[in-house]
Amino acid sequence: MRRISDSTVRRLAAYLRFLEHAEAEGRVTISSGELARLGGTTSAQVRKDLSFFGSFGKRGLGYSVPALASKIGEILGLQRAHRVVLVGAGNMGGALAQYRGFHQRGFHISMIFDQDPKKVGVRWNGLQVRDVRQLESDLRKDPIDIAIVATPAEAAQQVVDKLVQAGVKAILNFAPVRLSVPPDVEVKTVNMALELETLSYALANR
Amino acid sequence: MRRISDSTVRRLAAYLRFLEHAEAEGRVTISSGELARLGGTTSAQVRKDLSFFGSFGKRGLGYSVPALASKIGEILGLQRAHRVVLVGAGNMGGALAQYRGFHQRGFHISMIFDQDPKKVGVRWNGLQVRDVRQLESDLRKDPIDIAIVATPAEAAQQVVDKLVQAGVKAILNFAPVRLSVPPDVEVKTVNMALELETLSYALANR
DNA sequence: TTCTGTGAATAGGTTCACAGCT
DNA sequence: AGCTGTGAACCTATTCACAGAA
Repeated sequence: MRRISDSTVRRLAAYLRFLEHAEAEGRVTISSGELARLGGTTSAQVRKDLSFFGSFGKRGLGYSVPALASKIGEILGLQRAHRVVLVGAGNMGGALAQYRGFHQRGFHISMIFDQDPKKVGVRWNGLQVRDVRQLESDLRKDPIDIAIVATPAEAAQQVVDKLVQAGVKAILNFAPVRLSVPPDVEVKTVNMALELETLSYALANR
Repeated sequence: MRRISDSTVRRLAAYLRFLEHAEAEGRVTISSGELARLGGTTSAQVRKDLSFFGSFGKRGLGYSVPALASKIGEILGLQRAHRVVLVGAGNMGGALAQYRGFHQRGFHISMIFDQDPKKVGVRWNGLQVRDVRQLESDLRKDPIDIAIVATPAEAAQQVVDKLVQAGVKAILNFAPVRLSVPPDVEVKTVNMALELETLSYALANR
């Protein structure tokens, strides 16, 4: 299969949300134009995005809402739940552990690690915070799919090295640093201060 | 000035971080090649990014670290601090209010609003949580530069409408919804579940 | 007639490659 | 010799436009 761009994948995830809303409302079909309107794109973009994976619509009619939802879920690998490990039980880690959106979307946080002895052992959201020194061995016993890194910047790279050692192939990083990983490991970094800086740029250049 | 792409702006913000590190270490000059290595790009990319704004280097030598840092700070509008309002005092709001990275970078959260009467009045990080019904009038009395929206999805659009009414031109949104705003208002949405979904896609298609 | 699927055209961002300072 | 600044080439994503199925 041809290499799919990140923007296409993100839009697919967005379409899936709209399809789920439509499905909840009992809608049976939806057109590329309507998906486009909901997602802030164009109908051609929607059709092109889908066309990379097959042809799922009916000309003159549009797409079957449940069929397309299930197809996109399959493309994104969301038919099954994902086991997630959270590293870093600070403020951000806490917020992420509680965050409903993850669970709703099938991302289940099933272990939490921290380095701070004062935090280790504490029950958090039904989960006991573990010592980060056990990270590798615990993950080997009980593999997970995705890791979320919410440590301070200084600790992030060494945590990531351990995660990679333990075989983790997908990492969502909230620490404000560029992480180096082998090419078969996928990292997404969410850098919140950097987002504010792009807003500052927009304000300064109007 | 030519329209600058979002990717260029984000890279500039990244270069600025590296320059600050270099400056702290007493480095005097730096080459595009080194900035590229630190930022995971190419030297041509670095030079091209900078070239949109002028020519700041010396051929054969590289860039003056402090001069380039200050120039990029100016481009991004970071010479002055920014006043930030946070709307939504839930888990995520709490984490954001405490987040060091914002303050370090000159983004000062100076008001917090929530809708929940149980939260209103509570002191949070030295700030009293205000009633969201006062949002518009408080912002008119005391304008801010940037708003951070950390409410549930259902509340986000109406909060944003109030912010827009109150004259806010830049919004960082953590609610998992597409927001509609007038064209002169800049919105950046951080959708964390969506980031996990792109990781799920990567795992499913290896 | 309506709306999809898709090649072709366009736009935009990245990389190349080299002339020109220092 | 070393490294910048930049037009040109390249590549990738988006938009156009239309043939074809319902």
